[in-house]
Amino acid sequence: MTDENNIPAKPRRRVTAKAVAERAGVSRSAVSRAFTKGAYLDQEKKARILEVAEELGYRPNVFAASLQAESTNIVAVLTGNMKSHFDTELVEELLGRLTAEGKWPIVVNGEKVANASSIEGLFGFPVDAMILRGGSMDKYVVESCAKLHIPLIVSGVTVKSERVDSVACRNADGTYALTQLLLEKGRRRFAWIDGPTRVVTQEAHRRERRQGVERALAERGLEIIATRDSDYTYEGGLAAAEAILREQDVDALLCANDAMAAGALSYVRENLGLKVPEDLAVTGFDDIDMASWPCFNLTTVQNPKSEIVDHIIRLLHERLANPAKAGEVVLVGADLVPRGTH
Amino acid sequence: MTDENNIPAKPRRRVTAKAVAERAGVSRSAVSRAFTKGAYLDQEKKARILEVAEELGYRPNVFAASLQAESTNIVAVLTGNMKSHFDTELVEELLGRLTAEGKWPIVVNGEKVANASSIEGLFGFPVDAMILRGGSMDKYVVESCAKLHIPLIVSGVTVKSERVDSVACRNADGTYALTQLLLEKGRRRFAWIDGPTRVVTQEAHRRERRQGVERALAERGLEIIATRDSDYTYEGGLAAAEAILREQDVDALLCANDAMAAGALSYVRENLGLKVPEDLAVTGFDDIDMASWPCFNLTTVQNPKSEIVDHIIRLLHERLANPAKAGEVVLVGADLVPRGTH
DNA sequence: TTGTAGGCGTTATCAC
DNA sequence: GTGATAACGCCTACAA
Repeated sequence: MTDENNIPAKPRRRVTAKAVAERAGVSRSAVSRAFTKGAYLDQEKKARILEVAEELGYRPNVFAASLQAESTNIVAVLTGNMKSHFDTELVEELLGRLTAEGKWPIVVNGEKVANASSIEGLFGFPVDAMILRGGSMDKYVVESCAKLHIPLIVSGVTVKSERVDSVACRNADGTYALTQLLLEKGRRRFAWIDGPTRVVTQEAHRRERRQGVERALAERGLEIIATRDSDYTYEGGLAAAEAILREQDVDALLCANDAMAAGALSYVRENLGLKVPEDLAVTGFDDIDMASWPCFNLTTVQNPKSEIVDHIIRLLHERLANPAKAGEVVLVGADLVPRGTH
Repeated sequence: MTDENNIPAKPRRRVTAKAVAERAGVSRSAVSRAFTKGAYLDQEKKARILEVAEELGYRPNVFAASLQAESTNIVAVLTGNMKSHFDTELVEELLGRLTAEGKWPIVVNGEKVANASSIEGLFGFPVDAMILRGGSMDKYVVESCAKLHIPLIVSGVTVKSERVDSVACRNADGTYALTQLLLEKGRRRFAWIDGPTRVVTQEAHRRERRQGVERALAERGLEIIATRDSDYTYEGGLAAAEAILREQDVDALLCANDAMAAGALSYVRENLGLKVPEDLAVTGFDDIDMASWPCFNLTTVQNPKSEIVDHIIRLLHERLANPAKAGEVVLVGADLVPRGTH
């Protein structure tokens, strides 16, 4: 049994510059300079320091260093529930981009965010900015960020606040165009499968998609003849389609997102044996990867993920360069993606 | 134009305890105590301090505080390429759990991780631990963590290293059982759609799945009659299925993961007009959400996501409690999920 | 080129 | 209860 095994079970502290300095027989400043590009330091001494650092396993502690820096390169990312694949895909792309930009994302995810106390701790971090995927907690986060002067960028919903930037897509325009397309194809009996109406903070976003449909229908003197709330999931879409089609005869089933449309499609084809689009049109929203798969080949509206991420990154840079600038609201287009289900 | 607009475009520094102390007419220590549970402090004074803190937007800076703490509650999470939905689902659940456990995950994501320099910076953070989703960079990360005494937990591949914990599923057992099932159903002509063979670090994981098939076949004096490498994506699976079926007559098309199986399924049904499972069996691996959707109803093998995450969290706690303990290798079962495609 | 002496924002310790 | 004071680990003038 060696001494190694008798080390107390306490977390070993990080190796510090002081330890390296002592081992290498130099001053702590010298160690610091060895890791500072362009600092004056004898080449030979530098080499020795780096060698000792490698041997001991030393890296400058960025937390300590950040105390005197004005930026930490850390960005907090608050994801929503991630119930939809679109959110997942968007967050994934966003995280990749942030990494590529040299930012370190701290991700706060899932239902637990709804619990204010958990997110509260996040404000102890000296983050450069926060990026919020619209969903729960919006109001609280917006207010807290304002109070703490933390730059905030929101996506998925638009926020009109002093210095908050936001990016969202023109939901209503998308569903309006979609509905027009269906009307041209002769559809007249429209049903709408909605997102969860209880989530108050997503209210605007949800309502917009529905309103686009209603506006297009109203222009022809029509209206939605059946609606069900659901939860943005495949299973939810399937159940909602069943509920609607049990009671109503419709020829167009519009869904507030793609996952629900996939579920509805599945129900219509496999359980009812109906043909799409011959007997019934089924459409989604977002244009997630899956929508283009041959088995779905879903007619939908594109929620331009990459474009949104681009804007978020751009807004982040601009906001960091000029924290005092006015809040910007970016609306991106929601283009029609006509495929095979309309 | 007010003074507000003339604020220089410099990032406003965080409000400090000193500022609060001055404003409230107390010492810095008092401010610190106001935020320390169970510290001696006059109730009235505390109330005043908290009020001023709220007004000024002050929160104790956890980076500064962490200098004297032995733990930061920050955990680095290195995700792989996230090309497969399974990875996405697993990481999502993991992040949620970490948040719930009071840990703050810094996520390093995507292809950029393959670039060593980007990950290098991560080691400047005084993280409590690193969690690595098997994939690129394994070796480098394992070595660096060992050198820096950073607890490391790997999932997806098993690592036999001094103090590294790892969790993986019994890939070979899963595909072995699956192949047996197919053999019982009378299948004899097996094809295998593999993951990317170029990714050396995933070699073990990939090989295991294939070996399970080979072993079961060998017991009947059979072998795989056709193979294609692909990339774990739907499109990749579709293309590989096409390539294989153009040249070979097979009655069982086994895929290294579910997404590829979905693609293969799509090709077989829609392009060839074959019936599954009557004409041909198609199977996957992982049992992602999608696999159970009626339109796929995929026979597959369960990669027990939640169980894996449970183990990761457990190993994290145990490792933090006892950093010196020996590395643990956890293997979880890969149960058969017989559905409708075999 | 080098070492010493601050200061970054916090908490813990110590006298009062 | 309270306020100085000393760490925590780092970087950077400043003086040598």
